[in-house]
Amino acid sequence: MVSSNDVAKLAGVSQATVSRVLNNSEKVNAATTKKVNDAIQELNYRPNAAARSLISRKSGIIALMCGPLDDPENAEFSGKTIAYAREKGFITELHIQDPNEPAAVFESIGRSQAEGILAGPIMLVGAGVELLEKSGIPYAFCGMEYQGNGSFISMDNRAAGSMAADYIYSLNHRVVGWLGGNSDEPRLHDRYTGFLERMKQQEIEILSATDAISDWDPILSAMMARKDRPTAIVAATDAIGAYAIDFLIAYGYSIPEDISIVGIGNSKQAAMNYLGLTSVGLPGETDIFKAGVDQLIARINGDSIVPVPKGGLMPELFERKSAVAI
Amino acid sequence: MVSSNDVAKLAGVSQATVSRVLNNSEKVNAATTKKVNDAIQELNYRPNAAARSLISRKSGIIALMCGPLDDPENAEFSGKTIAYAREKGFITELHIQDPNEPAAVFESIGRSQAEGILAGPIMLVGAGVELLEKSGIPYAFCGMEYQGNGSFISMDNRAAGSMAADYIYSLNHRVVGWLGGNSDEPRLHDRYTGFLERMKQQEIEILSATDAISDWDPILSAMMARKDRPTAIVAATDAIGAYAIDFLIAYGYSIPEDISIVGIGNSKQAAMNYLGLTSVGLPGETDIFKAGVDQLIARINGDSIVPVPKGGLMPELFERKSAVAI
DNA sequence: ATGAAAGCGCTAACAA
DNA sequence: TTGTTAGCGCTTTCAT
Repeated sequence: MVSSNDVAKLAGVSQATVSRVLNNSEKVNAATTKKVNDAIQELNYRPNAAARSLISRKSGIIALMCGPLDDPENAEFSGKTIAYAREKGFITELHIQDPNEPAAVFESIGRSQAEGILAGPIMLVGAGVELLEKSGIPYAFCGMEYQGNGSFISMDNRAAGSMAADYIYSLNHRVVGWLGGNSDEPRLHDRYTGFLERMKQQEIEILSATDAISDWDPILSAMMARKDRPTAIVAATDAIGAYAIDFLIAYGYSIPEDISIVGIGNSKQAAMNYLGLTSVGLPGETDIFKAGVDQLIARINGDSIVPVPKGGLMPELFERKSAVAI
Repeated sequence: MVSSNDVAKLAGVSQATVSRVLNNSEKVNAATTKKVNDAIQELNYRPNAAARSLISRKSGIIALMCGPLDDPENAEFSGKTIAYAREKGFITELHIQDPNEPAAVFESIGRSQAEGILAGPIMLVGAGVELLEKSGIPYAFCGMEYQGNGSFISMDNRAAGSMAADYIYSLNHRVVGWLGGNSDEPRLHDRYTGFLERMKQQEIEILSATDAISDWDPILSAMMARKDRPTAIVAATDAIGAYAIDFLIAYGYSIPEDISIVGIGNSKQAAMNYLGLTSVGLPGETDIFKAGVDQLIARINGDSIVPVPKGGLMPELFERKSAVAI
């Protein structure tokens, strides 16, 4: 490996001068600068990032924790977050949480050289948050309401659940299924809570499945096998909603003629005409990820904390074609 | 920041011993080990990753270059690659290429502390590959056939294009649109080449759009505005195909009654029943990403290069419901 | 404007 | 088994 020392020798200057040129700091003689740059060129020298961050205590890396990317909502969130972080000068390590082993992601993150950790849509499981805390690395939550030391910025997930419930009720559905809302994932749990609360008020019959599962087939089978099968299903995420539609079509149902489906999240996917998934969520242009990244960077820099909206952003209903009145 | 020196002092041992305990190498006295671990616990000490990698010349990080995650094919690829890399002991930095500024990703990657670079589905633009080469960091291509120093592992994209062409021809379509296939992205360019070659043989009228654009609306409008509008459209990726379907539905068309659509890639998305996109690609369980990661790790370790299948893996046709004969 | 030297936190000889 | 010491490649005083 070629070091700044090699460059210095070739350029006939001291190693410190090479460093100065690299950081184009201070006033270095133009002639010297040229000599050094020529040597850098010739040797194809690249500064060693590890040595730099050993001194500066800055790696230029943040870690993003996120659920599986086959959920378009997660993919969209990650993509936007990574792009925005890059704008802000950070490279992003992506740590994807395996739903079958949700604790693992918290462990690997401790070894990270990241300057900060952004906890996106993930399951908060076991000693996970404690590990985050103990890592000593600044962190922030984004997309869920976690009441800890990390800040958070989020949609009001509970309100979203309630709105889905109200909508389905207004469409005269009285036997309703619910999919998702695993209690380890605060975002989804809050959605379920809001939904349940409102439905209970109306004394609607609810068939809920809130387990942390990746395979919804048996759940959907069980729901649809009943004599009083649901006339509508509300899903904790659009991805689950889309999956339900996929499944139901395979089983011969027509959507929404045979059964109505409502998602939560208002992802891009939901808005596609071939899916047309009615969904409760924030308008597409809402930049939750920006607030998250800004918040995290503020924490990294030890700035006074940027205030976040209390209680989360209020979602809206986006009516498309997957749900109708009966 | 608490260092191994602080731990050593508290434990009443030398700093080297702390290091030994950390790497649970050599034989350290059980009693000493306990003292050290207690001190680590008490101070909540975490080893400094930068210092470690300064010595070991290993960061435990690989960089993955990939196209935008709102293409489900990219999201799927990234997710699987990251998971597999983690299995192999590597954390992944995700570098997403902005289609509007495709060169940027090659520059930022040079500064990376990554031990290796995996070039996934991206546009090879300008001096990009040269920069890769000059970075001195081992790299490998994955998902496209680039004939350089980096190895590659891929589907036979050219064959995929040809197969799509043959299929559409066998369905009696004689005015056919093509979407995508930007020449900067070898993967897509090869698909286009294969398609064009076969179509030209048949003297079919082709309306092609191969620009590097993110907005297909004007292209689709222009195609469908013609008096002899195409009866079928082949898309260079499933994501583009899905977008075309979305657009066409919005314009009042029924798929496949009014127009047939065929994608390439056979992504999970294509297989969803609500989309049902006929596509040419590898079976879903094909693990291209594994070969890519394995290849890269071999290069990192300087192992003798693992051989890759020549000419790429042969794709298959997955007939679903978006294309019919006329 | 430039060089010499200290040291970031750690690992890995080499001693003891 | 443990301590001492020498760097890894760089930034940053402090001299010159």
